[in-house]
Amino acid sequence: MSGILKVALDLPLRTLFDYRCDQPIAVGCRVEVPFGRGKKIGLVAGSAPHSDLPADKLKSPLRVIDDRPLLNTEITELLNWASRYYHHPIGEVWFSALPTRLRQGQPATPHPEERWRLTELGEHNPPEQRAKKQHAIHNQLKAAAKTASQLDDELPNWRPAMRTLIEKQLVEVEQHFDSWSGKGDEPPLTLNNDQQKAVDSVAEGLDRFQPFLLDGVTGSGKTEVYLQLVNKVLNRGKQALVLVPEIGLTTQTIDRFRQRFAVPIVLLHSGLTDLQRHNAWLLAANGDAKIIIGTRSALFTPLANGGIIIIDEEHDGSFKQQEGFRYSARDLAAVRARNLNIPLVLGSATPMLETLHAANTGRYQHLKLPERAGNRSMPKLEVVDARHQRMRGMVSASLRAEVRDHLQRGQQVLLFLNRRGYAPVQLCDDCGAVPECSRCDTAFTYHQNRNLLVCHHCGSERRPPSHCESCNGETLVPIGAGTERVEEELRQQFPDQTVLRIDRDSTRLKGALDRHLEQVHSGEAQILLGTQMLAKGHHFPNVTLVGILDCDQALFATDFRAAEKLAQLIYQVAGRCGRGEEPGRVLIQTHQPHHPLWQQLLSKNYTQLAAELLSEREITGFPPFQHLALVRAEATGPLKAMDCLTSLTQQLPGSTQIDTWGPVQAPRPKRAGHYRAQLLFQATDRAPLHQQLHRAIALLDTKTNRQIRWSIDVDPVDLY
DNA sequence: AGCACGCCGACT
DNA sequence: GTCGGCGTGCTC
Repeated sequence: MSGILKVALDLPLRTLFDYRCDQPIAVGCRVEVPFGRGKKIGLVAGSAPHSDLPADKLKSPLRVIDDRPLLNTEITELLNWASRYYHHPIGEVWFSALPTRLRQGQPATPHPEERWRLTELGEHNPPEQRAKKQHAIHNQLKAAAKTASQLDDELPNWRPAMRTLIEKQLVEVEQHFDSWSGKGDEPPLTLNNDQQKAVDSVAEGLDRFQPFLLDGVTGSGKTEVYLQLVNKVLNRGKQALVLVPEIGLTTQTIDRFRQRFAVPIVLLHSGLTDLQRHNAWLLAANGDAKIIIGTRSALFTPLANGGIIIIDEEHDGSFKQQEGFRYSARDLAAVRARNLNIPLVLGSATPMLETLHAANTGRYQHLKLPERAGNRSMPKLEVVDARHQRMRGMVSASLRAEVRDHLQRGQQVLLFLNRRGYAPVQLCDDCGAVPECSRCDTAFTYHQNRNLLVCHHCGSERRPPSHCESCNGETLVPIGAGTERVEEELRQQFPDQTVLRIDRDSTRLKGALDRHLEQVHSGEAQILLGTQMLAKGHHFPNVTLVGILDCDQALFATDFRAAEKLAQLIYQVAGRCGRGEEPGRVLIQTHQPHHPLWQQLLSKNYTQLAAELLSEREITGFPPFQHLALVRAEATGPLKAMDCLTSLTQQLPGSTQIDTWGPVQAPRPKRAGHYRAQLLFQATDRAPLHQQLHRAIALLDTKTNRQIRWSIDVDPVDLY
């Protein structure tokens, strides 16, 4: 009486593997199986009475790792759904739900972490000065007990000295658990009417699926709404799953939760060690952790008793995975909340147009928080004309004068650098004109290595002009380049002020962001120069001027989301500044002062602008009115990827329900000889789109495409 | 993906 | 004579 197990393996293959097994093993359990000439960890995904394979090919599992499923049916159903929807290999999808240690077959039990701490003897008897390493360790441990990874960061090769300290009984090893409970000593804040209404609306149906958009301007108290909802969920003995953007997981956010709730809280983000992740995941799964705060991949954490899913800053791009299994945690959260029969709360000051549309059409309930706390008003947006300023760097003379003015009044200034987007465009310094494709009315993209202007809509190419074609001006300036030098420029322009740069590079070290922020709040730094990172979650009351330096490239980006993203960014940055009495100004420096988008931004609020952008999307047939899917291809030869997609389009059947665009060459034929191309499908209904992707995969998944790396992106966020 | 097999070129 | 390049096929 032997059956067949269907096993998911962490491989880029669109199949499950059959193993013979005489004992039934539950779906979601791990097994170790022979594979090829080695062995692998597998996840049981199902069973069957028979296999389609010849009996002599079937092997049996070597061992069963879990006596109870590691992934419950709620999660395995979500994973199966995601694998189908995103057309991604099932094994990779299933394994993406597990932390590293569990992927490797480690037992599913929490494992304490070793920490080194001073003994009583050690506290009073520091090692001799000349034993430098020992002395340094002693200094480290005086503050707090440290884990191996913490010591690795601070003291290379600390182990030998540590051994000596342990022998001298100055240090001891303790077994530490990284599940901390909150303090819970902070009482809830009083809610205003809108907040109370929002809490009541969600709380009224905690036992059923209902999606909400919590649409609140920056500073309107969305976090307090989350906290009070979480409280209600905890009171019912259930868990809360809170997803935050990658860079939004700051100590401030976490502290709010810790101070409010005296329950075990776990974090799940990329900064954890494998062991910390392992423990946090298991505590969420077994129900010990009551609040789970994490980034994108935390969506797949099993919950013993899930009661609510909250997504903060739901418009943030980091909820979409941009490689491999290209899922959207925001969209999958809706699937999961529906399966769990619990509410989903999407919070943002600048909701994604897709989410707003869902709210407009009644699929999501729209909760609004229109008022800022403490009578703060939104800052005023203005445009600074950067033409004819003969800028040597990135800051125009008129913006510089404004900066000087604010600094003299003892206020702080934030200069914002939008380094995102790779749409290099040439524009005329005299009139601001940009060469456009006459057929498509979109800006040409400049391909530096071939010295060609290429239209990413229709693929036409031409030589770049030597003079401006509108005014015959002689100076054509590339925009979006050389932004790294702004810091240096500011130091030269303002030698007496402290310039603080906050971006990925300057905050790489642990705690660096917090230290930087402290410098801002203490007034130690006057000029803040930052990227995206500054647009999230922090408020700087003494900043009264925000300068936005180089957004022009977004005006000409071919990406259909460019206007939406730019608007979100500017409203987010604007929300960083100003106090009650001093509302603050936002100056947008541009070579395109008359561009319609600036006019829209200046004269409207986000809701009004979003409504206009949505009607444009409806006319142009972009999401959420039509759906997109992208086939990307990458190869070593310049034409291989392109040829592969061209032959794909020739082999695919035409359809009246699907529009096919391209293939087009990606704008930056990649460094190191990798060339990329892509093919876009657009359709009103999802069903034919999925069918077409299915056919495309069958055609791509053949040996003729061995040298080509291709991938499918359903609901792409970035088209290029 | 990861690994073995296999068939051609340039080396001690 | 062999070492090793990566094209091709397969993994239950």
